[in-house]
Amino acid sequence: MQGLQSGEWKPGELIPSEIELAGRFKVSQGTVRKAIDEMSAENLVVRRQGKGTFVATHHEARSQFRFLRLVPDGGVPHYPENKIIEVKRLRAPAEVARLLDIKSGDSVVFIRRVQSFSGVPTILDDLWLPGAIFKGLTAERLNEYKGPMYGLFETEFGTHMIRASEEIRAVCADEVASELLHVEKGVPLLNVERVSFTYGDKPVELRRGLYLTSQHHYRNELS
Amino acid sequence: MQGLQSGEWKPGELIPSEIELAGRFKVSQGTVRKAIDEMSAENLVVRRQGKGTFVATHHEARSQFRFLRLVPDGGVPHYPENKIIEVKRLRAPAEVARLLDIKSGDSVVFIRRVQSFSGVPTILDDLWLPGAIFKGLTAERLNEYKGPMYGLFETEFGTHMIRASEEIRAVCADEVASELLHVEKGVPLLNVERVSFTYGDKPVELRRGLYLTSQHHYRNELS
DNA sequence: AAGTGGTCTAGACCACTAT
DNA sequence: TAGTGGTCTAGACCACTTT
Repeated sequence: MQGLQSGEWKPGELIPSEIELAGRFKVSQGTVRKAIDEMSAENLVVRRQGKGTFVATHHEARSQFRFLRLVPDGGVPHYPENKIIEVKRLRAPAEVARLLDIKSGDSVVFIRRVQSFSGVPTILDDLWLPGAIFKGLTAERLNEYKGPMYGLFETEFGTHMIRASEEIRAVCADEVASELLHVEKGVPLLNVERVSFTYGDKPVELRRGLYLTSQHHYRNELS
Repeated sequence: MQGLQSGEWKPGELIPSEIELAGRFKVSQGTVRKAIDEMSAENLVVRRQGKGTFVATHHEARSQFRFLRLVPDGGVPHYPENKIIEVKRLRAPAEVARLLDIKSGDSVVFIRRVQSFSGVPTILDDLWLPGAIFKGLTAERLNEYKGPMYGLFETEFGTHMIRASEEIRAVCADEVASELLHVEKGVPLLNVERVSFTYGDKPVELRRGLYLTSQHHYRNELS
């Protein structure tokens, strides 16, 4: 039943009504409803009463903070400014290839960027993306684009992230981090290694973030 | 509909069947099913086909790792050994009182403990618990008890944790941490501040953990 | 065999959105 | 007013567990 997802309709698109899907698959409306409810719980789809059901997209206010967990101490979450430091092509090292499920030596796009809150550099991200999917990704396009990178990935490269797995450690700022985040070497930072997945649980992004947590924290709800 | 939770039946207990609840509340079985499905999604209740629906408890294998996110690098999660360092009563400082939603100066139980994986001290926890709820909690009872602390809290004090909110930062090991975790002063540690809630979103535990992440990491699934 | 949750049906009525 | 999702009904059959 869920096999129809991811391919048939694009993010943001309206999918057929429950009644129509029920007819198409020869099941009752209740069964369609249950299937859609499950997809909605997984954030694959968004329901709007009176309007219809839409394929989830990263171009929505409610999606903005789904993958950004760093919030200011005692303040309201807001989106950081973005500065691209470097974009280049390289051959995937063994570890990167393993996590992205590609072959060692395959082309990958490497991106380094710094994100700032109210002008204060706070996040240093290194990203590795499979070159085969992200053809033609340049620093210019990344700089032009406003808002979360996942919006660009979705619109320009047809790759919608549906989930991610993170490993968090505490580390000391190295040379690079100290320079880009304007802190002393040795300052403790959150090291967040993320692998993001698109439809079919296919890994399509490896990201290693260094978060400065003197005025922000990583928020997590356990339930 | 969900108002019947938390009070009428104890953790681990079997609740009435869907059909009986449907009769009791004059609704259809489908409506009861939906309500129970929602409670099941919130981990308030566990469904077992052919047996019935049970109030969730921390005395289950599947609950063990719900609130323990630190896992060994490249290994299988397992439960750490527990060593109680200190248990004492004190008057709640303003900040603790605020987070626990009690009055400043009210009695709280303070616990300090170290958790080790395969003999390696890895987690230093400081806990603050409302004295009014955790009467008679002693180091002996904590040391006798095997398994997750939340199991003891549930059985001995009738307090079942249903969710928690964590704030994570990177810090340097201070004097106390370096001594108890057997690391040098200044080593980077994960600082995890947790507030746990019981039924009715009532805060009942404040916990500040320092995690050594040289051989473990905090795992988080974003979805 | 009896009782449980798991899935599904075919229909009803309501709340919301558009035209 | 018509179409959408949101909620509910009353019943069916299945898979699993216990006696």
